[in-house]
Amino acid sequence: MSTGVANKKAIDSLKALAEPIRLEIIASLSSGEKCVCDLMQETGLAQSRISFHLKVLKDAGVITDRQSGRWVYYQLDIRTLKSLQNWIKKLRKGCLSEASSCE
Amino acid sequence: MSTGVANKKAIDSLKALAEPIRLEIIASLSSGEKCVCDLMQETGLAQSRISFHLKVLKDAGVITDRQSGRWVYYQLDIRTLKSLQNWIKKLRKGCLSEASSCE
DNA sequence: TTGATGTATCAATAACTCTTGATATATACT
DNA sequence: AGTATATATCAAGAGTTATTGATACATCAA
Repeated sequence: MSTGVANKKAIDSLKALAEPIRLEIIASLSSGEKCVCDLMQETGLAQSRISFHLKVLKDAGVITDRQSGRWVYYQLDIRTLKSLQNWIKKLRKGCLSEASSCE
Repeated sequence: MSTGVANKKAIDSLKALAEPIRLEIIASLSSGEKCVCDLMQETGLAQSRISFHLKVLKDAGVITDRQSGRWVYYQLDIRTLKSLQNWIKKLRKGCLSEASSCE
């Protein structure tokens, strides 16, 4: 398939989002940057569990991190969400099939 | 979370799409309705394997089916893709967080 | 330097998802 | 009726992902 690379990236993002805890994290981050401690407070989940899911999200390119002292702040990567949105739009319009003539 | 139900549906769709074979099926269906036999031909995969993935997609509401004689034809449910696209847009704009003031 | 705090990582296990080959069901053809 | 074809479902096993508790590492404060 010609869109192989794009599809692979899309699958990574989709997989990352398709999990309740990660989605809760994402929804929380959608109102702004948070440290792990904030997310622990909000969710009541164990630290290692949150760090695990943050890693999945980060590896998928859905969030980015920045360290400040002892804290690590995470935030959404809007660009990734934007391209995922666009990818779904293309899918919906038949632009991901073998011989599509979109754009 | 107020968007609980919407999130649950979104997770189902995301999970369904986040798998290479299912994505291949979806991409194929994006150019029109297909029966299981068509998909077997195109992908070269075993029948039970394709039926398994079609079931996941159908349960998630991403595709619909219609029987005609011995054949079952599957097609994309555009509405689901459209609402997924919209859901991602909201996520991106911070409209899924606890106290968002979108729309 | 010592102790506390915030985060990451690891090993073991639990939970889940996918694949395979077999069998079941339904429809159609002769 | 009997046979063939299209699809679904199932049970067992393989593979993957998540959870847990423990430990490691880095930064800061005293």
